Amino acid sequence: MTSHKKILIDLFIEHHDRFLSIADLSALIPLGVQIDQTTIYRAVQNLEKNGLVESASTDKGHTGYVLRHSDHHHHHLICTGCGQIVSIPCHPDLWQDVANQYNFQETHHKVEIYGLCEACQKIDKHSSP
Amino acid sequence: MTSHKKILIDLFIEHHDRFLSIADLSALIPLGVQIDQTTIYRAVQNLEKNGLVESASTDKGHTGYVLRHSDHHHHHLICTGCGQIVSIPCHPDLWQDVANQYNFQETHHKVEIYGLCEACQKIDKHSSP
DNA sequence: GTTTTTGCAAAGGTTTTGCATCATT
DNA sequence: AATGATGCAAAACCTTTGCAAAAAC
Repeated sequence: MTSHKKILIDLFIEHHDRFLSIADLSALIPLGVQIDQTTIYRAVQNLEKNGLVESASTDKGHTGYVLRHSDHHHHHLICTGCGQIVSIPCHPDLWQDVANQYNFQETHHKVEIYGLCEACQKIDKHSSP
Repeated sequence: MTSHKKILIDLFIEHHDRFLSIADLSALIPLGVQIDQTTIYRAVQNLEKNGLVESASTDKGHTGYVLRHSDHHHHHLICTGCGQIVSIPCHPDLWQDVANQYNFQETHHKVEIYGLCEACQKIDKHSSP
């Protein structure tokens, strides 16, 4: 465990409710500390390999990373207003059933739901004409 | 409609059951014909804009394109063995309900199911010890 | 003849790699 | 000393853009 890696983990903990891109991480590094972009890439790959963070491709195809809080497979609700993400449980049977209907044997799946969280719905209403 | 664009559309029709990347398209262009990579990018963007093809990010985060056969929103079953894709209907209520449980207002979602098609399951069994 | 498409070259952005240096054990 | 982490530079990739030539209408 190096100090740089610790800084990155702290960033993930602090922002455990959003996807952080490499650029995000780079921008969030505290003043006075310099971490090379290459180092961030390597550290994040390392964290992902060790299961501390998980990756997902965001709305526009960019890659984001977020702290893994659970060993259980789950999906994400992503607020397109504020970027907040909420983990939601997965119901594996559902996907297996769907796949079986087409004679497929399901191995894994990707599910992401985008929308507006409660707070952003209100903001949205206020800004509407 | 130009001859180059026609060639690309023909490729999409011929391989309507797989995701084609830009590189795939480039490789599939008939012998004797040369189409610049830039042209492929631009043509595919054009086809997507006009709703003839749709894009999706594959298993490993790469972008693939496939012919759009339906105006209805749907999802994909993707065989990790042979690459075959099968479109499956979407049940929008399901996602809205899930989102509502967390006080989210669903706007859109991404669902992709990976597995083995019937044929590849058999191959898989044969090759197993 | 006007508009659109094409190829080429170049640039932009993101991610990876090689290598020498530095830190940690 | 040995291993792993870091910074720097460069490369590899993928995608986009500018511009002049070619093709389509």
